[in-house]
Amino acid sequence: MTVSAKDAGPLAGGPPAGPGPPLHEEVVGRIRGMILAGELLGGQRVPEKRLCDQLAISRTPLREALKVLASENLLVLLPNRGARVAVLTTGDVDEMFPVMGALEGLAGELACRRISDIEIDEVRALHYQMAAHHKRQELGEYFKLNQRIHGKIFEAAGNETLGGLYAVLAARIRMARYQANLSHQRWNQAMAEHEEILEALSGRDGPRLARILRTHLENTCESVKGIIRAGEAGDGPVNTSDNA
Amino acid sequence: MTVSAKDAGPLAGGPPAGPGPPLHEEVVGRIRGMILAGELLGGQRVPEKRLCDQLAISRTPLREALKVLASENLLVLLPNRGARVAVLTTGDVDEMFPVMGALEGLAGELACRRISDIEIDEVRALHYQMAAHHKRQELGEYFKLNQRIHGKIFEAAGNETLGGLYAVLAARIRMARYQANLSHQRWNQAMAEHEEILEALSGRDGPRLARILRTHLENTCESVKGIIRAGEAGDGPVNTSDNA
DNA sequence: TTATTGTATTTTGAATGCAAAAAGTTATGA
DNA sequence: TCATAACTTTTTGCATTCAAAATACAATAA
Repeated sequence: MTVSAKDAGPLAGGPPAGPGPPLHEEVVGRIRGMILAGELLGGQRVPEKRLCDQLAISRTPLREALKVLASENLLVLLPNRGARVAVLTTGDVDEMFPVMGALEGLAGELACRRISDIEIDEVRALHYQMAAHHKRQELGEYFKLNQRIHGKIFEAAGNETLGGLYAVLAARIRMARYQANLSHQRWNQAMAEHEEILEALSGRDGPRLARILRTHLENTCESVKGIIRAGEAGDGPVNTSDNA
Repeated sequence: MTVSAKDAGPLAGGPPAGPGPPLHEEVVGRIRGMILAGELLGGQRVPEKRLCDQLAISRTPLREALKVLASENLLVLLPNRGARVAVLTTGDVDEMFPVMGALEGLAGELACRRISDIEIDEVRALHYQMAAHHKRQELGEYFKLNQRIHGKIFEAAGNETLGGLYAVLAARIRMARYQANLSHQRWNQAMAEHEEILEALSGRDGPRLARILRTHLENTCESVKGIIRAGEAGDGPVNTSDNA
């Protein structure tokens, strides 16, 4: 190695900063971020050397990270021929959404039992921010808030096991974002569904929240599938914005 | 290295046998097996060198495997101080069972929709085998069949995403096996519940199956928790047989 | 031209090497 | 005796090395 990674400080150009968390963990987060940000597109090959150079680390921690990401189904590892970013088919989407429905249903019920008034206010605040972005047609911002709201519900559920599975599945679903785009019609509908989510949560009506979350997901699923189908038929990844 | 791993054939004393699947994958399975078989007990340290020698591999693929197992929550990685087999607390159990309930509920409903007559017969056959082991008080055999029945239900559900999450969570729950032991009373009850599971599946009654599976799990959860509590209060891991 | 074969280059899988951190041990002093 | 300090050994984190596999490329023959 020409320049010691210790000297340079890997993963950034910043100051040395003693290695807090293990490198491979950092790298898992970094690559997952790249995938969810669309910097690495579905189907794309991920040569080790390129990523090593880019992140300024050696192959060892990188490869450890790739194994973990593969176990999360964000990457596919082909023996002797490297890693590829996973591609979602309509079949995958069809599988993932019912599972997400089961997880969200449980999260909704648990959250209604345990959520505090303060937390409800926090969700409400996020909701209105999101509504504002919807009104201004700011899809990216809308989507971020949307994520945070759903995250809050899982947080309020207070079940880390549930939260962990959700995080993995949610990441996988978010990949679809770069294959599918959101229609205006669906967006309006999604926003209306979110109104109901807030109502049910405010009233701590577990069954209702579970039902709405499930419906919300089913609708999202159909929307995503429709657009993936279009993408599959036509040209490559459309890669814009977002889905609700 | 004194003896080339290539010559010896890692992971076995058998013939050369060109490396089919990547080594780290094999190792993940191997170590997971050790944990689920009780060869590695909860809380125990897992020094890399010992496992390397035992499996006749170098540290690189081993460490890749450890990262994956940690992401499945079977191991806990402490920076600079190695890996430990995860320990389940009653709190963990309390979290895991509702999640498993949600997954099994969905699996039950999907299975009732899609299961073939042949598959039902297979489950029935497994069920009667299991009942026989129960009658003969063969706890280990009983448990194996129990696993296969639940596995069949997920298989019949035909949703790989669901199956994947189930596999990870089921493995984690199975770890409790070596901290908790099954009472005769609970065993009889579990067997009765399994009668109902078979009935509901035979009648393709999704809602009923989902309900029974959930009840079955809640009862198992209480049983496991009770015994873990006893173990926590008294001496270390009890390490015997099984739970339903 | 288009296939095909042989060769050089790249990329991957796995082992080894090295420095830092932790754990273990002995020695010293109260 | 017990506690602390100095030192040794072990273990871990990461970089590097080496061989096998795959890929890219070039030359040759049809």
